[in-house]
Amino acid sequence: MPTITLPDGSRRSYEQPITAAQLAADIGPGLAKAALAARIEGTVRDLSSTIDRDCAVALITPRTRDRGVDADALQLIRHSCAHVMAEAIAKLFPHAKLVYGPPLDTGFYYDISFEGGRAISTEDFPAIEAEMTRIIGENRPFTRCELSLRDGLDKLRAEGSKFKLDNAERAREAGSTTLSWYATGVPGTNWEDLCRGPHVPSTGRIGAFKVMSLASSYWKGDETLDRLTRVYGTAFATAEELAAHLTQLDEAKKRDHRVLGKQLRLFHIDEMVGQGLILWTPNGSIVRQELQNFISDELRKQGYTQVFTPHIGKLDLYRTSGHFPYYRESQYPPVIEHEQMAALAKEGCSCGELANRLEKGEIDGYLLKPMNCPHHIRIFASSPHSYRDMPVRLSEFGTVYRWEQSGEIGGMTRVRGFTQDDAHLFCREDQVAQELLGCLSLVKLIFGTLGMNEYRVRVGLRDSDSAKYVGDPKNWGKAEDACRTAARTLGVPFSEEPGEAAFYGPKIDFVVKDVIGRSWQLGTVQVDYNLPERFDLTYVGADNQAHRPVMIHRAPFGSMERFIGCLIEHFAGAFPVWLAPEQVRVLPISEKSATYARELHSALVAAGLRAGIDEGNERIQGKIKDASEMKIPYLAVVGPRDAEGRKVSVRAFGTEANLGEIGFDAFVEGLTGEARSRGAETLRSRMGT
RNA sequence: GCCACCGUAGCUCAGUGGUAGAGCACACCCUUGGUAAGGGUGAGGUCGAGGGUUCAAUCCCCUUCGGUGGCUCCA
Repeated sequence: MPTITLPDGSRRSYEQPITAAQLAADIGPGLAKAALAARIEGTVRDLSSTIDRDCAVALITPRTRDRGVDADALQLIRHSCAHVMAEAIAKLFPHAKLVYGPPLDTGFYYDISFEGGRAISTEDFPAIEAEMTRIIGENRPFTRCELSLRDGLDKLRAEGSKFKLDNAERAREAGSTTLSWYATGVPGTNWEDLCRGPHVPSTGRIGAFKVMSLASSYWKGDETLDRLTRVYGTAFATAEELAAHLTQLDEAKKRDHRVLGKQLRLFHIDEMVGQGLILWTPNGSIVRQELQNFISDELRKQGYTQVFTPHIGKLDLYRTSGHFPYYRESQYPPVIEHEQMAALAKEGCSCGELANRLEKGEIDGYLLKPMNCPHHIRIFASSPHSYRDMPVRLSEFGTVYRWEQSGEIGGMTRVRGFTQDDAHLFCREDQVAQELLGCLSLVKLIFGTLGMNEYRVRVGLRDSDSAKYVGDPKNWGKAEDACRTAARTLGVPFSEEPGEAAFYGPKIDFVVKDVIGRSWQLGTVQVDYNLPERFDLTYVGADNQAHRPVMIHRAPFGSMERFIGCLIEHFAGAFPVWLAPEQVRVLPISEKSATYARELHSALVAAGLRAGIDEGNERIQGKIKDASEMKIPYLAVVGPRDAEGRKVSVRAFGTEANLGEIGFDAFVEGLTGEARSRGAETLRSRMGT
């Protein structure tokens, strides 16, 4: 005799157990029609679930009561659509073995093995979609059936799918006592799939869908196991929402830093130069230089000193630091001197032998530096330090090289050579907390100045099971505590993630998403008790004894490449004045105003602004269009009227109309102020708009 | 590294087993026009590279380099 509490607080009592579908019908026909599933005591269940005891129930419909999209409903639709897609593929590819098909934030996928038969290709999508449309059109019910664990496993063994059997085994390990199947239609007659559910009541309730793309994956994410084909799709409650989603993807593409990088000529990647090696073109170099100037100003204020170090160092340096050979896989191979090379060739030294002898230290060579810290450590070690000099803060825009897997490289966000806005702080143990705060405030200042507020903070800790970390567990404990404490002072939520630490110490990372939803680590602050020990670094304490400093590694941008890649997307290429490669362009209405236009242009350049002038013979509309395509923040339109009044007609990027007129000198001053203040004072505020 | 797809003019992209086309950009000419494209003419390509099949390959096959989406990895 269940009494059911609904989300509005009202209660309904029933004499008999009741299904969620019946409950919906009892509340109203509209709800019965719209309901996809029920949230029973917070758990999403099929509409066919029976309610036999007192509980709280909310019926799930595509729309929430405030007409927003219900996230659970979307998951149900997508998960159900994954089944429909799998059924369609299974029909068209009888040899396909289904593995696993979960919903995602933006859609769903199904991992499928096509081993021993024709592989799927994007050309098959129309046929798959047609079959899916047919299945959905038949509006067959999703029918759940349950078997005991034993019967279920027997059934799977009989079917002979090792993948599904493995899924079931894992369900057992997770404590399930039964296994469930969902048939699209009549069990035993229609297609069915091992699945925990829940699902929408019938295939017709999947509103609009699209098969999106193909990718490969590994069974259980393990590259030593079977390679699977992952088919991605997406589904929404309505065709309008699907269309909006696809439009949004198109829009995102236009903001993609790789697209804008070409359009705005910010950087170039050249296959003749090499994969993952960024060539900074003049426009991009301006953005980078401005950002470097910005951070350099801050570093001076915070008592950093600047150093320069070479791009390579001897292998012994990296043997001591631990970079070589433990991270050999992610480094460019060592560089060997001429004579050594000649001697080795004469001996007929094999590749394997060479690697061995490099590792053992029998042959020396140089490494393209994968990190800047060893060089900075040697600078610190090059002179004695008193506790009074600490902390020593060495900063460098240091370029490092890493051998990233070819399939991972792309755009500016994952590259093989990149410049870190790096610094290493050598401090006394009692200074660690204070220094960490300084580093974090620097990161916050940068993100704040650029208006990048959508980031998450990750405290990367050691995974105690992994052998990749160097150093004493006691030191790790201290360093991890220091990171946690510092992260708490940030005033933003953070997550602790074991296994995300650097090999020498824990870290606090700032992570942002790109336009296609991938996460990238930008700024990072890392505490390190290990490298000072490996290099036997010391300073003289008040007690006249040698003490071990603690190191902090920090890079508030992370790398210039990745940061600017993300920054391009953040601004959609429309940089604020202080960063814009071309800050203002003077557009004379016609040749009649050329002299005045040139005078204005000269004045802007003399004021230190990056100003252009368009003296082409196009009409003003065309000049505005060209300048808008380059996303230039300000346009100075000057014609006879302006020349006469010694004024400038101003147009800002992204505005429909012009901002009005302003005097010649006020315009130059206003722009200079906006650039110099990095956006704190704007020309627009000066013009009163 | 793995799987799928892609690679044609500076850019965005059509196209075909018989050695190529558009728009934009570029150059020149006309036009001197007040807030997102005035008109004309012209130049520009070893169809990513190498090999194979074929009388003939940009197109089909293989290899390779590069890109994209994922997987795996990421100090």
